[in-house]
Amino acid sequence: MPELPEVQTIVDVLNAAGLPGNRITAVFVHWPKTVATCCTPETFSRRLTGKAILAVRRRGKYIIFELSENFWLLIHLRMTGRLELAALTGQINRHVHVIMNLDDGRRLIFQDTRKFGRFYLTPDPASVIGSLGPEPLDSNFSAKLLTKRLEGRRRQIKPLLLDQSFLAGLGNIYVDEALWLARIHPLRSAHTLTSKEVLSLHRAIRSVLRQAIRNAGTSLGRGKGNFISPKSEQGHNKNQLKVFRLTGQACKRCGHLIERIVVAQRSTHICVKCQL
DNA sequence: AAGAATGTTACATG
DNA sequence: ACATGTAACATTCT
Repeated sequence: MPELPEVQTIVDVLNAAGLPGNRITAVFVHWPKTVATCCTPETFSRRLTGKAILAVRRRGKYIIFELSENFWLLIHLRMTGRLELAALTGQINRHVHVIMNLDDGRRLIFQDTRKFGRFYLTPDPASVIGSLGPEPLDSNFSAKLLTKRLEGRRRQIKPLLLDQSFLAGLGNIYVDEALWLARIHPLRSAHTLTSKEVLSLHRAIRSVLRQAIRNAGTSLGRGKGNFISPKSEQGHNKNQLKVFRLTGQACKRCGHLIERIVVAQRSTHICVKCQL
C-alpha cells in the first residue's frame, strides 16, 4: 500500500500535527517481530523511552524519526502498516503492535494487519537506508542520472523501477501509472529505451508522484490494507489513476481496453495499444 | 466455502 | 546480473 506519496503524506501530517518537540514517555510492543531488527521488545522500549523527537522525514518508503542522543527510528510500513496519532485513551484493536506515548498527551499507534511492517532503532541510519537508490523528486535526480543508471541494465523496466536500490519510493501503483504516462511497455528491457523514452519516463515518474502527493496519496477502497493518514483521512488520488486496477476500462488516451498481465509476480495494468 | 489474490521486501536458488 | 520462487501474515475477493 504505502509508496512514496503515501509515506510523504504521513510525514507531512505528523509534522503538521506538531510531533517534533515531543518526548516519548512510554513504549509498548505487542508483536516482537515488528522491532526485532533492533533487539528484544524490552530493549527497544527501554532505548526509545525518554528520547525526544527532533524531526520527522522520509527517504524512499521509510519514515525517519530523528531522535535525541543521536538515535534514529526508521519505520517501513510494507503492505498494510499504518501510523495513527491518537489520544492517550481509547480502544486498542488487535492489529496494534506498537504504541508510543508522547509527553503532550497523545500517542502514536502502529497497526499492521499483515504484520510485515518493521521498525529499525539505530544510531546509524545508513545501515538501514544506505543502499537505497536516488530520490525521484530530488533535484539531483535528473534525466541524465536516470539515463546513466539505465545504461547496461538488461532487466525488464518494471521490476527495475520497483527495485528500491535502483530508484527509491516507487511501488506497484505508481510504476504502472508512470509507464502508462511515458507510453512504455513494462516488459521492455531497460537498455532498449530510446533517449526520448528515458526523458519521457523521467518526467512521468516525477509527475505521477507529485500529483499523488498533492492529492494526499491513493486510497483504493475501505479494506484493512487501504491507505489512511495518521489523522484517519483517505487520500483522493484514486480519481487520477489511468491504468492501475482499471482492467477492462477504456484507455483515457486511445480508448483501447486496459489489460492486466503479470510481471515479476506483480499484477500489472497496461494499454497494449499505446504502451510500446 | 475453499482457494486465490493482495499495494512489499528479503532471501535462496538457478 | 537477472529471473524466479518462497516466505513473512491476515483479509478480501472469486
